[in-house]
Amino acid sequence: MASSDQLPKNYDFAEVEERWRKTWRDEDHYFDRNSKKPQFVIDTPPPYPTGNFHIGNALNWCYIDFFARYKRMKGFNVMFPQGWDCHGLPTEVKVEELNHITKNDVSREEFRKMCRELTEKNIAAMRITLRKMAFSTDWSNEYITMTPKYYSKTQLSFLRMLASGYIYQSEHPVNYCTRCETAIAFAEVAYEDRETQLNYFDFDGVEIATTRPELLAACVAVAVHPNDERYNKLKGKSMKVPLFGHDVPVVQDEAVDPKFGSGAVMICTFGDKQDVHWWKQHNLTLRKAIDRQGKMTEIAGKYKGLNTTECRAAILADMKEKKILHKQEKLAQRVGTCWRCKTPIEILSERQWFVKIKPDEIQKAAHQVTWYPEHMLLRMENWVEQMEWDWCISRQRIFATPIPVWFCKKCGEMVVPDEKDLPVDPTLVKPKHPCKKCGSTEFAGEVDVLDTWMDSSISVLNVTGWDGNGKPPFFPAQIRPQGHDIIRTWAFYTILRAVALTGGKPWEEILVNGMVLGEDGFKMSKSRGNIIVPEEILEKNGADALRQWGAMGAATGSDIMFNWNDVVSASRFQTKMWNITKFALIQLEKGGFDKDAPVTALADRWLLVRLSDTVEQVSDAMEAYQFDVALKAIREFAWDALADNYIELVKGRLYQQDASRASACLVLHTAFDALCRMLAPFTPYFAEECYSYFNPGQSVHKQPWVSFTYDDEAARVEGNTLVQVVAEVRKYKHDNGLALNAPLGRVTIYAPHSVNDEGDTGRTLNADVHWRTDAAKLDRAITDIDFNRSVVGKTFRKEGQAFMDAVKALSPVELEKPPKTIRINGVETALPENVFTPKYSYMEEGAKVDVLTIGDVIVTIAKK
RNA sequence: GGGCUCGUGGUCUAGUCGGUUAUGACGUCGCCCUUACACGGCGGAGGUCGCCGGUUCGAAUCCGGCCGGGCCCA
Repeated sequence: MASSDQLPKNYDFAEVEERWRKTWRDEDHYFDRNSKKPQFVIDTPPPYPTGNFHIGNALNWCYIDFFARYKRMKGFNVMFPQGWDCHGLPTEVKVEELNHITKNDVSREEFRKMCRELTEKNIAAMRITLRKMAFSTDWSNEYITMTPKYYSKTQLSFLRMLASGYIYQSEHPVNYCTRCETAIAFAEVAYEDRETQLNYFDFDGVEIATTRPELLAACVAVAVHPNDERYNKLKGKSMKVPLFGHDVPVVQDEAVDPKFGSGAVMICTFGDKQDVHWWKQHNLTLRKAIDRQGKMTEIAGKYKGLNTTECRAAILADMKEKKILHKQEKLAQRVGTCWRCKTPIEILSERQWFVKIKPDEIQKAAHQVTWYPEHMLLRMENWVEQMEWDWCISRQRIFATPIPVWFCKKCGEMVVPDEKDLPVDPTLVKPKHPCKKCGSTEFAGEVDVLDTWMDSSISVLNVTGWDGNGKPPFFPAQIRPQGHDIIRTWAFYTILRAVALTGGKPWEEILVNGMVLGEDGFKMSKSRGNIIVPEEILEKNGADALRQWGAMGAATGSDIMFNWNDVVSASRFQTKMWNITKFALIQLEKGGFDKDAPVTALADRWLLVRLSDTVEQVSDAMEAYQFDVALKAIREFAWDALADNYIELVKGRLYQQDASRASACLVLHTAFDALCRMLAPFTPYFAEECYSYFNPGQSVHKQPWVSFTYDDEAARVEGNTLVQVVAEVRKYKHDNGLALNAPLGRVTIYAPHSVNDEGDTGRTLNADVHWRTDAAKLDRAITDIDFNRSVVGKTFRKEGQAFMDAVKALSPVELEKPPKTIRINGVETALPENVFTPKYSYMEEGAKVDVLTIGDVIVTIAKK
């Protein structure tokens, strides 16, 4: 044990946190592949290396670290890996911005190198924040998706799914961002409300309303509702497209809304998802009017080369001139945009790569996973249910995992590399063998690259040791922690890939965390100026306070509003615990403690009961990932039970030297030790610091989780009485204008049980206290009656009020000794036991005393 | 438009398979520097538990409707 004068007066989180950060060793958190302990593998989210670890990440990582540390203390072999999901457009854009170039100004390889360098720099910055936050990361299991080691696995997974038929290429309409010049998946489409114009114009004698006149060149049919009698004459006919002159068929489809516009719509390839639907349904031709850059194509005739906005204006102008534009009205619409750059997406038909979506398979695996909170499973179900298209995984970008495929220039045969040669970039190297079909050695490497979700959706396979052959050794992982914003992407794709590649669910449990909102209750955003960065909190209050906010801010799974109050109260709790530490150390260093000392005094037994309850509550809450419940129980025990009640009761006893002191010392140490251990997952620096003073050279993080139990029902009941008596007498002093330490005269406590308080009550109240079990010799008068309404209600139902009136009508003697039956509304009825308690006022003969009643305990106070 | 979720003192929050006086934090007011702590202690004020209706002896809690916020999806 350290000496109390080594403890600084104030807890200096900055000094303490930095000191322990330097002391702790990474190896302590390494997953042991040869361990016999049960495994607990976490499929940590790999953040995008923006350079800033934001507060939403911080919350999620707090949760992860709470249970990672807890599970280690519970004896699990924990893997808490750290991944980095590097590829993708944001980095490409940043590189272009920082270097004042566009991706076409340098070679693909040069551009990739710039992206890699920026990413490395960003990762380095974010690692520092992770360390400051005291996350018990397993750095031996760090993975970086842009490294050959990782993306060769991505490529291997591609080849495996290609071989098993999950992956195919085809020409199919896809969501396309013409600014980013790449296809994107539905999960990357964000919808925005915009106002547009609905244009009514004459279409070969029929009025048609459209929001996208620029697609006239791509018109392939006119659709009407089959029951729409207005258009009976058109059935089976074809019509001439205005301005362009090509003929298109008239088709009938139930999905046409006769009330919208004129009830006749033009089908273009493609204005929206509905067009794709109709196009397939009615087997229509394909007219590509927009190219990858968003410019009008050849078939747009004189409009060729214009962008869509220019084309729209030109066509509307021409329609006006030809007097075929009838009217224009405003229309609110929801338009799909690129999640990254907010450019409205186009639907283009392109040769792309797809992953087959098999909804039943995914639903089945999703249901085998335990979801916290449960209702988040619904989001997955809903998303899977409405999937219509397969997952488009090819992207026309640069900084991403290459698609490891070549095509024979002579016969078009697809050639894939040997698995042992992975990773490959087919744009840089050639296949090692000639074409099997035609023997040619001329190949074109696939220039498309993979969606970054193809990288991150195998995170769990990567950490569990997947090598391409069935189930990995540590698969499935025990838990996936993630936000609800990426259920439809990361969770969905991961389940899909795990099932496709291993046949099984990826994890046993999924813990979904909420989003962090700003102090104003809105999503944090630059424009609102409500962004809080973790560094700011680390600077002002330290990592432990930030972590406590993460635990206490809201129930696990619900959105959490950032709140400085919670951070402040977290710091205060640390101050309180610091002083408890100091007090305990001062007391225990006087003579140590005897672990076999008999625990005798009521207060001591009571605290151990409270501790036992707390340990049970906290353990249960940790098992259920209810960190708010757990930390709240810890704080309540420390602050309320230990500091405000127990220590106040026993400090007098601790100041003196007699036999009963040993009991208090043992209890103080037991409680303190348990508190350190229970706090260890939440406030690792603080818990370590406090623990170290009592156990120099030992780490609280290497201790087992608390398993303390103490069963003493009498101590619970009598101890609660004791605490209440003290509280009531304090209030009495307060009400009578006395200082809390003001001396009182004789205080007699008439309690139903004999109490051995070792003099604690007297010293605490500064009074001559006597506990007695005999009846107080007081004249008492009944002033009121307390009813146990839960019993009254259950027993008497509608007669409840009548019963209570009947009881009130009883004589004082009957109230003291209740009869067996009572007359209610003229009916003699059984009187249940303990259904009411008389409230008394007491007068003591002769002596002037004040009387307090606390339940069945009577306290008489003689003023000094 | 559909699905999910939430609405509790000034602010944030617990409780939500019905039951005596609705939890805690921050703020606020009063008293107290008692040998761990004034970054503290003790005490107080402050709530029609979003609104309306229903079920029940009894509703923050269950049911229905409405209003409002958030998220996801059309």
